[in-house]
Amino acid sequence: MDDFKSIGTHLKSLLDDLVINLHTQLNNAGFPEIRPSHGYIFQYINEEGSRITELAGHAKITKQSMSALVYQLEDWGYLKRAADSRDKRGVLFFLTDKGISLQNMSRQINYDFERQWESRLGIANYQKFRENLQKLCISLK
Amino acid sequence: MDDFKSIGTHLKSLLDDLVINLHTQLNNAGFPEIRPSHGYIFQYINEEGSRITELAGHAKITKQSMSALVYQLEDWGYLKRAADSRDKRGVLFFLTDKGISLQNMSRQINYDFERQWESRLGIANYQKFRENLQKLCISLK
DNA sequence: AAATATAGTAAGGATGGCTGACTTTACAGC
DNA sequence: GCTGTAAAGTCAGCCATCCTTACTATATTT
Repeated sequence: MDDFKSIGTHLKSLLDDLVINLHTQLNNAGFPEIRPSHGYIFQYINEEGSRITELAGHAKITKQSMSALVYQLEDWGYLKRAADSRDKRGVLFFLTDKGISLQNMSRQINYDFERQWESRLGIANYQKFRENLQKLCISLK
Repeated sequence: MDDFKSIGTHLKSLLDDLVINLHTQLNNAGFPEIRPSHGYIFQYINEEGSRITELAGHAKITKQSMSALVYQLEDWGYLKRAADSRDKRGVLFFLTDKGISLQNMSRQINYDFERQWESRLGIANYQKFRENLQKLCISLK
């Protein structure tokens, strides 16, 4: 019945489920201002400090767009900035304690959600699915 | 090295590759005005005619958003409208010949792109991946 | 006949992207 | 040391895609 659906539709459907679950739970947990696009930052930010350009590159969006997202998170207390001692042009951003706890909570929420998928496919099958997905992404680099 | 990446990142990466490929090729083939969100319509439209509300429901966007997309495709000659004889409130939309040929081209482009993924994973493995993906979507309904 | 539901439109706002032009700083070659 | 180029960010302004709220017109149910 759903056979006519394309792979694109399936991928989008799965991704949407994940994202909606995450942000519904974050909202309920008292983080209503965090939106999907802020996820780029929590995904890619580095303990040694990350710069706008670097984050934008990973997220594949412009520096300007990334800049706006980062400044919001800074305003809300999830990030703090520091001058880059080796390059006066750059600004380094770090997660605050609040940022780290949000990052951990997000990971836990997604981890728990994946366990639901796992129980649908069975552990071995889900493992296989994960591996195949990862292979497709890596080889596409 | 990419191990830290979450499943969400992987899904998004794969989906982006597919969508970028499709729209790059459509662009080159002389359909520059078609954007990713128009895909909803080509994906879900019915031979017997589809209505705004019905399409919006499948795409999980509002009637207003779908309305705007449908009117664009109508302006560009991909869709034609007809009154619904059984319900004067409704409007039925159909693909024109131009719309059908775009739909066919899109399917072919995505089909060809999937063959690249298939050759990366091997046919049996890719088949398995496809099945698992589909299972996850169906059971989520 | 009245109440309610449904199809679609209208207006306006939030979000998430983009481009182009700009400043400041870094670096490489002469 | 100059000079030219590149790189990090910012600012301004644009567009697309979604949303909410409110509305009209038609159907349906009671």
